[in-house]
Amino acid sequence: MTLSEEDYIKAIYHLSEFNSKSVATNAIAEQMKTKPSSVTDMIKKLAEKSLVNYKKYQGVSLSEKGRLVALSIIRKHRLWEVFLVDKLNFSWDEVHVVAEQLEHIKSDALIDKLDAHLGFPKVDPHGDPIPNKDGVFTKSVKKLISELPVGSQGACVGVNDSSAAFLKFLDKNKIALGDTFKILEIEEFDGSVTISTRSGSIRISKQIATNLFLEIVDEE
Amino acid sequence: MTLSEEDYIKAIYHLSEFNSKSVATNAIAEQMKTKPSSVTDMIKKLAEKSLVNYKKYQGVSLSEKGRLVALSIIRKHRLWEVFLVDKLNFSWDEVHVVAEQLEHIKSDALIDKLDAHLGFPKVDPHGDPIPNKDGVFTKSVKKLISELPVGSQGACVGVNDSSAAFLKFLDKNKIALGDTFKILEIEEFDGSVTISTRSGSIRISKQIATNLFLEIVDEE
DNA sequence: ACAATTTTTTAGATTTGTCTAAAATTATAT
DNA sequence: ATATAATTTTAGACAAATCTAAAAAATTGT
Ligand SMILES: [Mn+2]
Ligand SMILES: [Mn+2]
Ligand SMILES: [Mn+2]
Ligand SMILES: [Mn+2]
Repeated sequence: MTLSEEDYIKAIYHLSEFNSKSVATNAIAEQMKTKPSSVTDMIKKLAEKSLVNYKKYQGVSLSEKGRLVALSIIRKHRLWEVFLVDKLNFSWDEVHVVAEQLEHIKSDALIDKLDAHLGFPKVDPHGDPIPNKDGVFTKSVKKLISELPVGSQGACVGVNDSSAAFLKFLDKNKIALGDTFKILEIEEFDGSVTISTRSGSIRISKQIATNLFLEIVDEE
Repeated sequence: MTLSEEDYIKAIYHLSEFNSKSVATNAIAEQMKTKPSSVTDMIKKLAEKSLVNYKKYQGVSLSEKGRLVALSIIRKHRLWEVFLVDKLNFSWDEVHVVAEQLEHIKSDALIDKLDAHLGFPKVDPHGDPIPNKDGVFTKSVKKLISELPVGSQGACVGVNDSSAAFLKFLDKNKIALGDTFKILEIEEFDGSVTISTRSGSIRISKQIATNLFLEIVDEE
């Protein structure tokens, strides 16, 4: 698999991660920052290799084979992110671009030993789950703060908007991955939410609440 | 710089590391496992970018700019090798192929933090020196066992032949990087050398002696 | 229903890195 | 010195990944 093929496979995976429908050519082009015609060319190649299901004008979806390829790249990406944060002291808003390169290094031994070195982590620095060798991962029961009722509590495990701007905003407001929050009050007027933290309670805007994931403890 | 350009620059560096003359097209082709015509094409591109000095039919040599590029890639290669051995418990005969990929990851912050994480190592697992950010490295005063007189002693810091076969042979014979050896006797008949080790004295063949470097302590 | 718009695909070029076959140049041997 | 051999370069082709412009198909609005 070439680096480019891997990035396309990963893009298709992420675009169909939640809705599960087939993915549009234009959507892939936008994600990959390329032109729709280039996407069509690549889709044909991936279809040729049985990595995607493709019918002209009908969009594309990953085959089972393609899904496993996607998960192995995501596994590598997220393990490298853990390494960068835990071992090299990167902050969690800096790691994505570097992991984007490291995910393409080809060595099974390397990724096994890296996994062991990191203590077999289950989530990456953004709270996203790390698939195992066979592409299996515990579907996280994380929910956006804005989706939760008063009284809910859980660990902050991830962000929806992973832009550097948002991640920096969180750092500035002393909101860090792993912190436990409890929802104290939801303001109907503007959707802002009061949450309790270790250092007291703070009020966050609706926009923040729709971009922060909590892993809920009292949910099966 | 593309991955391919970087590998060519590194190949030219290594081929002119000791003799300092210009490097032949065929030599590069052999090193890069490609055809001479491909080498000529690449040389033209590198010359265009002022990374090499090139006159048709006269071979090629690195410009100062090219030399610095080579050293920055070698720095990355060797730091990654240290990481793989020290942190991930690879053995020293396994790391080269993986480092060959990792050396192309582009991130100044990454390599700085990796360097710090490793404790600013001066040599890689094969005893080869690691250039600093500016391409400066302490020229090692290492010599082959076969070049040393009786009575010399020093730490084993590297190998000439870095083939997996040779490195495995060393492991089997309990010869490891960092071990201190003293030359007890040189057999004129076959060039074999008797050396003292922690666990007693052993005799090594001339072929071994011409492939093991010692860092001599009593030399300035 | 069907014209207008949007999406997707095709056709034809371009860049990068490679190849084979042939020509040009340099080195070697008698 | 000059024929022979080896090395190096050129010419022309190809696969991968991209692009622009144009054609084809699907979607949308009235
Ligand atoms: Mn990537
Ligand atoms: Mn992540
Ligand atoms: Mn390389
Ligand atoms: Mn090395």
